[in-house]
Amino acid sequence: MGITAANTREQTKHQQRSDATRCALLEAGRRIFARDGFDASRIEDIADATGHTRGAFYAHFNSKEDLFFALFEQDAVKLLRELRFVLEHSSGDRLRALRNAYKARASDRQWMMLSLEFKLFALRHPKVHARLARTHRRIRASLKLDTVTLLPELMTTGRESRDVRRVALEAVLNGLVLEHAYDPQTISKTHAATLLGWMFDVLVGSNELSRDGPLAR
Amino acid sequence: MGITAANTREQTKHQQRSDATRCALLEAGRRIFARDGFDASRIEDIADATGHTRGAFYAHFNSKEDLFFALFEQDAVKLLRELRFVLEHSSGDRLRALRNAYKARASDRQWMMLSLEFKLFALRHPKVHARLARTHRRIRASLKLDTVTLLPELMTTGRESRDVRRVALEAVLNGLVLEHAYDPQTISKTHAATLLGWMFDVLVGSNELSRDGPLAR
Amino acid sequence: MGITAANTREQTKHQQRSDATRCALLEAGRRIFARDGFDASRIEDIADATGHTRGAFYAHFNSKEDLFFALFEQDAVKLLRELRFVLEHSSGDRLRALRNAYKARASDRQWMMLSLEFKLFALRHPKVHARLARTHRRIRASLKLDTVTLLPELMTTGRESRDVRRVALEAVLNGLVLEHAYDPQTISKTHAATLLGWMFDVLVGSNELSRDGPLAR
Amino acid sequence: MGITAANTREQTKHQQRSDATRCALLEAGRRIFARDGFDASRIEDIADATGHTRGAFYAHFNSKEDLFFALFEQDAVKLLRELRFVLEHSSGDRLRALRNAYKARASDRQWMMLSLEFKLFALRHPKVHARLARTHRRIRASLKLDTVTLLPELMTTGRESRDVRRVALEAVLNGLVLEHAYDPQTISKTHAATLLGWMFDVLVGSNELSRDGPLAR
DNA sequence: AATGAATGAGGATTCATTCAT
DNA sequence: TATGAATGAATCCTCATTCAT
Repeated sequence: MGITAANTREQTKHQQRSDATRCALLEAGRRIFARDGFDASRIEDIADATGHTRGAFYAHFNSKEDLFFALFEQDAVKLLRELRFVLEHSSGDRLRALRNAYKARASDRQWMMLSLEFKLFALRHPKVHARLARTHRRIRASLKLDTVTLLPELMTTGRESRDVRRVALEAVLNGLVLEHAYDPQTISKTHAATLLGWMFDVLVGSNELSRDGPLAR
Repeated sequence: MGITAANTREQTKHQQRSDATRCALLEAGRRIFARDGFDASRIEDIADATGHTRGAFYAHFNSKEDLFFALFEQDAVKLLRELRFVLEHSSGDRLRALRNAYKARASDRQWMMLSLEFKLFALRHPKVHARLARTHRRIRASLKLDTVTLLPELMTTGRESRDVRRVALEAVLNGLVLEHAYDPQTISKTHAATLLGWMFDVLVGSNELSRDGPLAR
Repeated sequence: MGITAANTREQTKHQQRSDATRCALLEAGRRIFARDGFDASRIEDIADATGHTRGAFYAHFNSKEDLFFALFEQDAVKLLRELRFVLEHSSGDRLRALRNAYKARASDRQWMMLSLEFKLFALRHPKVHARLARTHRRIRASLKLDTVTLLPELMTTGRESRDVRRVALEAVLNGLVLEHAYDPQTISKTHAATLLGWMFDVLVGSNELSRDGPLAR
Repeated sequence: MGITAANTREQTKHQQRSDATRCALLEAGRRIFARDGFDASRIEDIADATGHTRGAFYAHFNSKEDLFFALFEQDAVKLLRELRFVLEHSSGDRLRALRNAYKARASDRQWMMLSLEFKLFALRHPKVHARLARTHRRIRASLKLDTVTLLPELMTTGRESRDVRRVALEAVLNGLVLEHAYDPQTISKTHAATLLGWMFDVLVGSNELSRDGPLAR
């Protein structure tokens, strides 16, 4: 028993150190990937950023891609978890809470750069594409993220329309945040947030994907 | 003189052949860069696509970046020229012509991927950033692309607001086209075009960048 | 005293467990080295095969080479012990017993692959060469393996000739077993055994290393 | 036409340089592979031995394996060509010519080490095994190396028996040359040659693969 | 202008070995 | 004795670029 306890404690210490390293690598990977892009990111930079060597990296991840995918999953989980939280814990006007959460995302440039890298990578590696899509679906399912339950006020339109709007919001967010990063003088953070608010209204507020568009009403 | 004439003719032939090669390289470069991204693109692939060897590439361009920048300039010129053309030659409703031209751009995935690469590259190479911006400005100036002249109907708002809207349109276009490329099942080409129409209306039609947004009117 | 006894018993248990681990590592090492060759063998594979980690390996051996040498010694001892046993316990025709033992060795592919690895390693690492040779000599001596005593019927030729024949038998065995492994369709196990019988007759039966060879008689 | 001639000459110069480099790499590869074994051989050593860089290596071969296979083919062709030559050009006793050629091969330690490496590699990489076997068969066929034509005096036994003898000769050669390399003091080059002569007689001279063996006659 | 051989810096990955526990 | 995280040297291979022709 003493041995067991000792072993447990030992393992725990190992485990702790290991987990810390792994997290540090994920964090560093996120930063470096966002900064340099997947291709230009060097394992050594990531390892260095954690104060470890390349060997430590390979003790935790099989390859550069492996870390990349781990980040994808981490981010997808985090985003959806936050979304769920917002929808469940907003007292009162949930649509407004959602709108604010959406606008707030304009601030997370790192997240956007990574998200862009994920899409580009998927686009350029068809096999990976399917895998990432599967991951995404799995996470959505596991979090029971489902408009029916969470946002009955949007149930006036069909599922397809809702999906289009959701994805379009994502797209517009990506575009604007990238543009802000590229040309912050023309598109300030305030501009970006304001514009995102408009887009939200257009995409969530309008009821039909008609040719006439929201302004026609 | 006969000799001179012959030389001239020969040089002209040379020149033509050379120009053809250069154009082919540009064309191939556009395709490969759009397909693989700047980092993953290999000079050899580009040269191969033209039926030449890497040597030919270096006879026309100093480096991979050099070709990249040449493409940037080419694209910028082409885009602005087309824009100018639309504005100058549309009989009747010029705003609608502009709107249609904007929506039409949703079809050019290659262009979008390249444009994305340019932005990412600029973002990650500050020195290049300034250079590209300068190029852009120079071209705008040389084409006298200027709202005052071309679209007086938009002159009701300030320059800043106009610039924001213009760049936001670009951003939204980028975002939606990428999303369509990434997930064509959810965002069809038709969806993308429709959404772009809405965005155009929101961004060009509304008069103020107010917190209330277009729907508040 | 009770404590001492307990310690002793514990140590014994330790010892036993330890010995078991060491043996397991030797056994696994033999298999992996024979399968993959020295260079391509990975400590981790060897450790894994015993159900332990690399750490356990280094608790018992100082290095990959160390295990390799231990195997060499183990094999040399075993081979010579068996040889001695055959010679001492065969009632009647000892030459025929020897011949059969020789032919039987054709079946042990693992042993042959290892033996090949030992030779190659020695050939390529001169310092090791001497060490292995010394080991071999030491074992021969300790086992008092000596033709004078064991096989007086072969004493009609000189020592040198006897050594040549012994080593040549080894060589031919190696060659044929490897060839059987490489191309079992052409050289079946039966073929190999038959051929080894011939070789034995040629090498042990003939009395002189003359230019004329065995067939000249 | 002038241009064509110039091009041809140019290409020839390129070609010549290229061929020289390729040959040098093959030669160096042969030496290094024989000396260090496939696994322990470093591309850099091979390149260095030719006075070129690693890059040059990869301009001529796709990988370490690629060079290895090229050497295999080269050697197989060379050996079989020589064999054919011996059989076709020996005036008088062709069996004796063959016997001498066989004994002579004892001198080529490099060749033997390489041949050993080929077999080991094939043994350890089943996919490669098939490929090498195919190569071998192809070469034999292309050289019309066929006992019926070349050595009618051996036609008294069946094909299977002839194949066994041929391969066994190879095996015994390998074994003895390796043993000589490993322990030249016990097995001198003279010993090796003498023993090979015996083996040749046993394997080529005897008519049946009977249990009794050659000495029984 | 174009070829294609060669360079050489660089980066991913592997793995024997060490060390704290 | 055994674990397993971490090291870091080694090595394969790629590819932008140069250079003789």
